[in-house]
Order: sequence, then structure tokens, then C-alpha cells
Amino acid sequence: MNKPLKNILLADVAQEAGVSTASVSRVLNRAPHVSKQLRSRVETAIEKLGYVPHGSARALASRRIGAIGALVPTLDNAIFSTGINCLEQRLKHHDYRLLIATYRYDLDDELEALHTLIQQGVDGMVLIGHDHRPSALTTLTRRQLPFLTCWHSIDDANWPSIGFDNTAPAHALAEHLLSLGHRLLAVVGAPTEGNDRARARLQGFIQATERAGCPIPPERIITVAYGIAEGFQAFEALMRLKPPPTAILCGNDILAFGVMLAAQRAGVRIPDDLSVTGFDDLPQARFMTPALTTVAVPAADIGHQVADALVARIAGETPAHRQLLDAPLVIRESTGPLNTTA
Amino acid sequence: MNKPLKNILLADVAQEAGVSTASVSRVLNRAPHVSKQLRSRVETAIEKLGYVPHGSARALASRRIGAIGALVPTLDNAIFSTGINCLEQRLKHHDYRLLIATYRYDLDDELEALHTLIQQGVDGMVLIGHDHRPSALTTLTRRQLPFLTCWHSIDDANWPSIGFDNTAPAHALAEHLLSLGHRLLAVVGAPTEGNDRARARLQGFIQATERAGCPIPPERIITVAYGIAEGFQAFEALMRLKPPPTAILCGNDILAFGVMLAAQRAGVRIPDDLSVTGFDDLPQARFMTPALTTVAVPAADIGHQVADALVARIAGETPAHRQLLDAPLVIRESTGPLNTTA
DNA sequence: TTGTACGCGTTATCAC
DNA sequence: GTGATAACGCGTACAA
Repeated sequence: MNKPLKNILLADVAQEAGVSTASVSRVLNRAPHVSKQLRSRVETAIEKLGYVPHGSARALASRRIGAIGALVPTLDNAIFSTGINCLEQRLKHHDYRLLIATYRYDLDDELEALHTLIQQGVDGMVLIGHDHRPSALTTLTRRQLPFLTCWHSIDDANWPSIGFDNTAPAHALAEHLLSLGHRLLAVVGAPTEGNDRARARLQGFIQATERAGCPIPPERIITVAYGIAEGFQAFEALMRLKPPPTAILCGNDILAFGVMLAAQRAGVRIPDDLSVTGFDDLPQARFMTPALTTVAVPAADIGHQVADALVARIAGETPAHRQLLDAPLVIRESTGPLNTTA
Repeated sequence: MNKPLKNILLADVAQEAGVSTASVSRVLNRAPHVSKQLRSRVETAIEKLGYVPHGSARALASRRIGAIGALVPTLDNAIFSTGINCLEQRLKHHDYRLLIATYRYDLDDELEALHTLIQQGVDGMVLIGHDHRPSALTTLTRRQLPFLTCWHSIDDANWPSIGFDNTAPAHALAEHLLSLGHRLLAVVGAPTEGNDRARARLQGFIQATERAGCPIPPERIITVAYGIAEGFQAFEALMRLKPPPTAILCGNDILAFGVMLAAQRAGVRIPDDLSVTGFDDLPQARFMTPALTTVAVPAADIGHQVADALVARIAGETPAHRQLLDAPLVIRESTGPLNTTA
């Protein structure tokens, strides 16, 4: 059963089938102008010998590796892993593999990982967001490597993108709270350094409140790392303020869950005593008690569309430079009118 | 700034530095017996020309691609994405890239993906669990490809592994409930086909209850897909039973969250009216109200250790064939004594 | 439609 | 220590 100490090469298949190596290669690559008989003879030879093409040799000769690279801040964030999951599945349909690198929101690490992936010879690259080291762009364009950014909506001639507006829904969320009568708002956001999405959301919150003549003072805007525990602690910090906020805008659902769970522990009723909003619409959001008001981020769609568009670019096509997906507000029960009887 | 229409090759570097291509290659690969001066001359030439090694050519000549493959059921499961995240980070330290393929618990897909990754030329392979098509093993061993399985504890001479016991903690969880006086137990488990971990956990539940003389009848063991919504619905189905269970054992934390949130909605108090257990210890678990009793799965550790061990195997070493990590019970507040006053 | 022969960019095996 | 040069395994003009 344990056959090949010596590897079986394309040449062996050619010999077995009694044809040239070029013909075998043609069969392998579904080239046109191959007679039925030749094809079947080659195929049986491949079957018989258990031949498997050598990826690297193939890549070297064809200048195509059959894999694309993805640079992701982290996979330890449900919304990213969902997107990547879809991206990979879709790429598989196009017969592309996925090479992943994470950089934990450190743009220098991202740049380094970019170089590594390019060196590996990826046929295309996916990056998250709009914040990158300038030299990333230089590298990408100089190499003429097809690439795409996602998760943001910034209109930039240099960076083709498939994403959604982070600011507008954030703005709408804040307006929603204001319209419910809330004036004592607070924000629990993710760190904005190297993270344009977090920045865009924060700006949405700030703009809406300033425009309404009720700006959020800096001490009511706190920045914490991604995590339930972080949201939990943020709630505690905010509720120590005098007076405590009547509504908390969170930069993402996980932080919102942390806030909600902390409130539950503290006996603070949502939305009666406190309104809370998230951003992402993770599966949990609608099952929380109360169900979380949030923004539905099209993570799966992005994964699919990025795969399609990037493959198209690799094939030499030029799909839309910028593509905007919908990220609708989902108003649920975690937000309610200001309780004036309290 | 946009230099190379013509790619810069190793030969160009050699010429620029006035040395042979062999020497450049030696410098690149940190080979011994290279004089300081030659090294620095080559390095400045590389710098000056902005040379980047060609991965495929390198792989072809060296028979080493610098990437390992991972076959994962899905990334859309926090516990896997956490593990993969750590795996990737650790691999990076060893200067290896990560090629990912998902198969949605379909073992035929897994086998196909295995072939694809092998064809890509990965230097090693990571698989989840012990359930695989037999021919996967044949392929792996015939190719003499270093590989490792994880997340399970099955002692099998064919499959080296780094994992944890799924059965014992499940057993302990059930015993914990029994010791609290519960006799009307129910199980919400994940599909067991092609998933030895789910099967092992289920067996733990069943064994413990049978041994205690209080077996769980089949209609109280329901199988649902991974997801909050699925757990939610499972709760509703189980509570329609006459009599309803007083404790529910869930196959993973996400299902448990679904059950808890459904209970909350239904006004069923946990643990007073119903005890609930999970499995995984996701970050949320300790923040739920009440905090979830569960089993802490060492996802991050597995990621790290798998990376180290696989790299060691690739380097020709033979680390432990089977390595067991701890998966401790975490008793929190979602389980309590049987309420006899109800 | 099929075959020949060369090129892809490195690494590795020799000599020196 | 360093330099020629032959692999590495396949794709693809070009010729037939």
C-alpha cells in the first residue's frame, strides 16, 4: 500500500499514457483542443499512478499560486471569523485557497505580514479597513497585486473596497437615543488607533450628539479593548459618574453584552433605567433579554462579495472600485424612552 | 518610485554584489561558513535593489513551502477561531504561514480539502478531532507529511494528538447535577456524525446517568446544530415535555446560552427552576446571569502547543505522540440543588 | 491536435 | 569560504 518513495511526476504520467508531457499538462489545465481519447488515456494514467501535481512547480511555471492572502486584525472576534469563514468557502468555489495572517491591530505587524504573504506568492490580497501603513499601498501597486479592502466605506482612489458605512448607523443610533429623550449619553468604544471603523463609529456618535446640542463630555467616552469583561468593567466605571448616564452607546455588540450583563448583575433595568446599543448584530443580540438594539453588519455578504470581486480582479476584470453594502439599524428592546419618574 | 517592471532576481543581486548566486542564497538562508564581508555586501545589494525572494521557486528547489495547513469544521464557532488565532500567531514565530480550509463537518469535504492542501505543498497538517475518512490517514502517511490532530483524547497509534478528554468532564457535569438531586435530566447536543467530540461528550452524559441508575430517555436527548437560536428552540421543545426537565446538559456554551436566554424570556428561573450546563467556557460564560457552569476547554493552549509540536515534527523531531491538556469543570451559578418546593 | 524544448527562480552538490 | 552548474517539476511558445 505504501507506494511512492519516488514521487510520481507529470513525465511518468506522460510515459504511462504514451503521450507528451505537454498533453498531460493540457489535460490537467482543461486546455481546449484536446481529443477525447487522449484525455481519457491521460486520465486513466493519472488514476493508475495516483499522480498529484506539484503545487510549487506549477506556481513557478504558471506564475499563479492559487491562493489569496487575508490580513485580519484578529480571528478572536466573531464578526471577523464569520466574514473569513464565508470568504474561505466562497474562494473554494473559485478554486482558491486562503492564507491568513493576523496582526492584532498593529499596523507595523500588518505591513510585515503583507510582505510575508507577498513573498509566498499569493495571487491577491484582502485587507480589513482603511488604516494601513503608506508603504503597504506602494508595495501592493508596485507588485501589481490585485487587492481589496473591506469593512469600511471610505472613498479613496487608491484603495478599492467592499464595505459599509460605519458612521451613518452610529449617527442614527445616537439620534435614536436622543429622540427617546436621553440627554445623558455615554460611549464605550474600541481603541481607534489603526482602526478606522472604530473611529468612524465614534465620530457618528459624536457628530449626532453635537449637532443636537448635547455633546458628550470626554469623561463619558471611554475606550476599552474588545471583550465581554471590558464591557462589564466599563459599565461599572460609567455608573459611578454623577449623574450616571441614561444611555450607553457601545462600539460593538460584545461590549454591549458586557454592559448589559453588568447592568443585570447590578440590578439596573434595561431599558427602564438604562438604554444600551451595540454594533454588529451578532447572533446573540436578538436573544438577549432585552434584545439588543444594534446595527446589522453584513459580514457574510462581505466575505462572499470580496471573494467574487477579488477573483474577478485576478482574472483581469475591473469590478466596481467601491461597493457599499447595507448596514441597517435594528431597533430592539434594549433602548427605550427616558424614564422621567426615576 | 515605481521601479520594477522587470522583477529583480537573485541573480541580479549576485551581479550587483559581485558574487555568485550560490553565495546570495547562502546569505538568504543563514547558512554557515559565510564571511562577514560577503554577507554585508550581499545585504546591501539586496537592500539597494529591493530584492524579494520568490516563494514558489524557493519551494520548488528546497521542497519546503513554509506553510502548514489546517482543516477546521468551521471558523464560525468562537472556540475554533480562538484556537486557530493562537495557532497562527504561534506559527508566525516559527516563521510558518497558515493555510486554512473549512469543511462544515462533512468528512468528504475534509478529505477533498486535505488533498488540495497537500497539492499546495504544505509542510504539515493540523486536523480537528479523531473522525476522518480512512483514506485521509493513508494519504498523510504515504506522503510522509507531518501532521497532528487536536481537540480529542483518543489513544490511537495512527493519529498523534494534542487534546483533552471530552468524556470525563461531561461525565462529571452529569454527576454534579445528580448530586444536586436532579433526576429529570435532558441533553441538548450537537450532531455527532463526523464529530467525535460531540459524541464523547454525549457519552459522558449518558454513562454518568446510567451508572447512577437514572438513564435519560431518548426523547430527552435532542440534537441541534450549533447556534444560539438552536439552543433557544431546544429549550422550548424540552419544556413542553411532561414533566419538564429540572436540568439541561448542553453540548457547548452557545447552546447553553440559547437555553438560558430562552429560560429568561419564559420566566423560568435558573438555577431555581432549572439547572443548565455548558461546555467550552467562552468568555461570556462567567458573565451570564447566572454565571454558567461549564468546562474550560484549553483552546488557546492547544493552538500554541500544536504549533510547537508540528514545527518540531517537521524539523524531524518526535515529540510525544499523545498529549493531554486539562479541561477543568467550572462550577458557577447556573446549577443548583433540585427545588423540591416547586 | 500533439510533441519538443526551453524557461520559471531557487537550492544544493559538487569542485576549487 | 566561494563559485559553477545541475536539479526541482511543470507550463507554454513554437514547431510539426
